[in-house]
Amino acid sequence: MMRLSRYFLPVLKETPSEAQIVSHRLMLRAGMIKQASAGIYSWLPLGFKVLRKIENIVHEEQARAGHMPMLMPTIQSADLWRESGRYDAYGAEMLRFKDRHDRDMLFTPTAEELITDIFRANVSSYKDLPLTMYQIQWKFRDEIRPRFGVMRGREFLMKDGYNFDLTKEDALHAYNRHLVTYLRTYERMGLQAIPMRADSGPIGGDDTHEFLVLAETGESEVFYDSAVTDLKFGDRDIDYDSVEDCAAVMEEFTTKYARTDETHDPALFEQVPEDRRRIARGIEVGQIFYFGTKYSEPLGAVVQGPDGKQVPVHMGSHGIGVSRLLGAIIEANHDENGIIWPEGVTPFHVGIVNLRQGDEATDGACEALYKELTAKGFEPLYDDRDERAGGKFAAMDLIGLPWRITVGPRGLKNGVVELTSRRTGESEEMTAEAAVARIAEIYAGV
RNA sequence: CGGGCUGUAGCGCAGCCUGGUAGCGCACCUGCUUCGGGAGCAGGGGGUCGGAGGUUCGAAUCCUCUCAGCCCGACCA
Repeated sequence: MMRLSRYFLPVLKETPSEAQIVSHRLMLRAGMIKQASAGIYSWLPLGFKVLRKIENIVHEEQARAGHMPMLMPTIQSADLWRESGRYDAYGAEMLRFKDRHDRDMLFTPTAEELITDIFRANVSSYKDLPLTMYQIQWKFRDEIRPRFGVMRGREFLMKDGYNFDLTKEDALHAYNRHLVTYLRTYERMGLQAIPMRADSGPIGGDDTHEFLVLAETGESEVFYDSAVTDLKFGDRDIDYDSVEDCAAVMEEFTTKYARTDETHDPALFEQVPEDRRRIARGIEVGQIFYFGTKYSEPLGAVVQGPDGKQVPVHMGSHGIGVSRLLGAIIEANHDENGIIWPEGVTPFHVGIVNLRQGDEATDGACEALYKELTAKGFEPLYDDRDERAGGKFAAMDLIGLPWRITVGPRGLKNGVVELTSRRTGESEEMTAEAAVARIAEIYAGV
């Protein structure tokens, strides 16, 4: 039973001075993270819970498309990186060190080399293609100046996936398929992430889209046709193996103008009707790449085709900034009192506030409510602390559970509790049974 | 890496200029009262003043070095 009196939730009334932007402040105040050193954070229970929720959504959507989860090490030998030529190309952002045998090692910023090495050692026939594997693993990029909490840390949790295909056409289908999985993934987290044509940076390649969440605190300047914000993926049933289906989604979501400052083309932007032109800022929460044979050629990742010839495979990679998503979600979902979690990622489905701790009636009603909710598969957080009402409400608002059931002696006399929406602040009195039913109804579609 | 700034209790800060052995608010502990939006009173615990060296009878305070963190810029998921 998750009682707040037993939960490790070090909420702060005052904002630590190091935090500048709202998501960072709220994550610190809500006891979700604690900085260990610049750009490196410990994840306390509440923050870790949300991190896991986000990971789960990513896993579920990848599974839906038939992509296989795996795990590669955080520490790699420099050898493979020398083979691809990126050991020198990557620069100071890559954390390098030596082991006791004086071998050059590094903390991986991404894993194209390693996955390609796995591939080349084990796959030699076109019959084993297509193949898409991914991992959710910690990465390290030694940013010159980390800031904004988990939005731009040095250590960050990232989903990175890699597809191997026989032809460019197949690889482009994989690219489109990933776009579909990403659209679904972000929507389930309560985010609108707009795919925008972007720059490929050190990963390289020809085709790449970044997914951006609009927010004033975003690091990228973005230019788009406001019509893209009307696009919703929703609940469509997609056949991920269908080239046409995936291509149609790609077409629908990437035809209208939407670019980051790196690829912005003022002349093209001019062609967007003036009243729909938008210039804003965005947080990058993911990126997909098609880079052909950029890694397969130097690393010798080849397969034998039906014609007996050896050909390098066509590849792409795809990333989701899992830990940074916490920041992005909060940037897009908060008010002056704290976080407002979307139902899809909330650490607890509902908070139970006991207004008269120690009172037989309220204690009993809260316990019963807790049992009922748990039996129906929900995770409630029961604030059973011996605190005054104000303190309990403030804590609930801060940590942002989307729904709160308030149990007080006054209401119980009339046989009711109060169900409150964190987002709208609207409250409704109803019986405990009705409140449980409402919660079930709310989460049925999540 | 250039420029600016800050390190004093878990958090937010004062004290430093003008050296005399550390203080406030929140949080925490005890008791009483209170109890539907961060209560009141009384009592209490907690600090190598980032670190090292120096000046001095005496250093949180002055000097030197050093470490860490924050902000702006260039860079970046």
